[in-house]
Amino acid sequence: MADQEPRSRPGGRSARVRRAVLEASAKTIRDHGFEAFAIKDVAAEAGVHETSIYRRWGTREALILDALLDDSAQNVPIPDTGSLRGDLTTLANGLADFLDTPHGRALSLALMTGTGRSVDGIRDYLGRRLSIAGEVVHRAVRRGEVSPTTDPIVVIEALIGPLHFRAFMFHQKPDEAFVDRLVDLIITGTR
Amino acid sequence: MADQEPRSRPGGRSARVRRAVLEASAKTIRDHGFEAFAIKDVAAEAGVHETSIYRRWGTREALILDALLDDSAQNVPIPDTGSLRGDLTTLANGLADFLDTPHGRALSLALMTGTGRSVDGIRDYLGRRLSIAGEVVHRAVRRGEVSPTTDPIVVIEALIGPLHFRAFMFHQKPDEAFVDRLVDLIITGTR
DNA sequence: CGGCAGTCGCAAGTCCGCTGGCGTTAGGGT
DNA sequence: ACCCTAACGCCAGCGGACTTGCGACTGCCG
Repeated sequence: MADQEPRSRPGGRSARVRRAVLEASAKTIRDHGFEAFAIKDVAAEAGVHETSIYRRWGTREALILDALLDDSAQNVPIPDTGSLRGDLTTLANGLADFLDTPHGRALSLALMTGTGRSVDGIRDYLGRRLSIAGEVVHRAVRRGEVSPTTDPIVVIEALIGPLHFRAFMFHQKPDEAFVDRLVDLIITGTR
Repeated sequence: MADQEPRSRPGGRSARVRRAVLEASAKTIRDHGFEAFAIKDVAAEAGVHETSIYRRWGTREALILDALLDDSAQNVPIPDTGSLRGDLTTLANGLADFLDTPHGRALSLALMTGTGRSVDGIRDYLGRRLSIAGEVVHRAVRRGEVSPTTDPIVVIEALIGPLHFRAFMFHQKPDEAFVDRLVDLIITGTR
């Protein structure tokens, strides 16, 4: 998510501006949260003029999304505890923790409210992450732990969908009891 | 969600203004969508001054939420097909359809992004709807269709969570195949 | 090493969400 | 029928997102 310039100047001023703005954005989100994210602050922090930001990203929303994706491109630790229950529980608790951070909330919210061209990038990004997470189901199938007809994507979505629902609709972190019951339901369901 | 004034003038000018604004809001959302929702348009449509809207509702977001809740307070048909599979499938497809409409999307989005005092109202509203939907699980327990230890809320959230996830993260309506697989997983999981 | 295109800085301006002050009106209680 | 006050109309203004036009700069390419 970092460095694909359209064509002409791969290492020039553009790239420097882009990095400065992206890092200033991430810093701003971390420090002042997500609602208070103002373009002028980011511009000042990055030592770049406001106009340049608008020309490159167009909207506030697009910048936030790009900054968040750029900032969390390379951290999807896939658990391998030896059992599907362990893997799913670890995955779920990790996600619950993530959604409880300002950064996590902001990212998911930006993904959900994203419109326009960014949607394609979103779909790709999420599709990849889901496939990667589906690996734990594939392993369980190989171990003979679950039925071979099990659809990994459905299992993963059945797990993380309700977690998002809780986190956003009720504005509260899903507790461990809920995670356990949910994992129970899913595990039983895959046999 | 319609008519409780704080105290003093239950049927007076206030009530008329409230109704006019709420209906103008609903109309605006239906006609011009949700992103283009501008207070000044609503004010003009309702024949009311902009300031009055801000004084009563405070923020654009609060008005949207109130208008949507007001507009969909009385339509939660709970299926009773005789089997848990039938009930859950009907429920899921109904929700998928709802989330595919501008109104449905807007409502869920408003619920998720809602902040401040409105959150309490949100929690109540959703809690009620979930309990009501949980009724289909209770019936299944009474029929001996599923284990008596089944938690209705978890089942309902396991169903509607992934549907929201698909609808918002991938910006696409969950197809029937997905619904069927999801219901399969949940039903198997409750035995 | 000089030209040319792509970006950036800068200034001015629009639009909309939102606020505050002040005078006016309409409804309910007596 | 009268008064009292909550709610409304109106105006003026602030801040931030977003736009546009223009001149200056930077770096790749011949």
